[in-house]
Amino acid sequence: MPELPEVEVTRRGLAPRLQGRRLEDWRFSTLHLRHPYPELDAIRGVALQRLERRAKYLLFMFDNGWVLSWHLGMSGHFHLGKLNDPSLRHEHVRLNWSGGISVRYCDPRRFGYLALFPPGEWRRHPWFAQLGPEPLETRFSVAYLQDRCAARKSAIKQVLMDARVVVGVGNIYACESLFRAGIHPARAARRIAGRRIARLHGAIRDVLREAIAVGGSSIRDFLHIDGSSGYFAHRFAVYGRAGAPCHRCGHLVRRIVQQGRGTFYCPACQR
DNA sequence: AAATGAACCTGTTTGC
DNA sequence: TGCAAACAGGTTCATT
Repeated sequence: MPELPEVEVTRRGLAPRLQGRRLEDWRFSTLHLRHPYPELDAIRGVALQRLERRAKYLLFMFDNGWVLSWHLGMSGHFHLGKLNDPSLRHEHVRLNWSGGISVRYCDPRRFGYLALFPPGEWRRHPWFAQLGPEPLETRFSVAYLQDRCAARKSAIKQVLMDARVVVGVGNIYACESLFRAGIHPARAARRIAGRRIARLHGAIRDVLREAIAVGGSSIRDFLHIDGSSGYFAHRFAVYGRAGAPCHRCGHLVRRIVQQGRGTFYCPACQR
């Protein structure tokens, strides 16, 4: 489910517990995820050097250069536990690490997927080769976003959710960013003034940073790596609030469908 | 090229 | 109350 903040919070939670530990063993469920389970023999007994993130993918970087990429799909989440803890509901992968630590991957909808890449190869895979800049890095600049928007006549929300433009912005944070910037989600990207794109750029970064800061907001499926709920008191301004009054102006938040996804916005604040 | 719809899954919420 | 439809954070593929 996770959008960038939830994946980043997962990374920050797992990294200090796993870095330096060796992957000793693993178990896969009999049910497949989105793609077949990879062969992991190349990293058996190898220590985890770093846990990184690119877009909504977690990247387990091992000492021998091999990289395990992991996408959480719509409903994936990790639990940390001990070696012989009983299986959790919808547990599909278990990784056992040196020191008796066990990482369980649970995913009711099974849209998640993992893959193992030899040294240097992950960036060339189609999943990664076309990805745009990270929204919180400097390559994602105001000028860059203005440039990409000027070239697109499609709705701005669609452009924000296009991973070739910028990664990590999913349905929730696209809606929230557009609300903060006062931009109607269906407005043609190329018909938004440069000043307003600049405001949107700031809104995207602020919304994502705040969500990371509160621990990754999420609707219902995301769980913290220690098993406690990741559903924070973080309140969305518009997402999921159709029919409720806008906190800013009191008009009723509206829901429309774009590209088959629900879009929430305030018809008075967003133009 | 770009816009739509369907597909992959299960669980929860909504509406009759 | 029960049941069925709608809906859910993502990505990819096929069809207009």
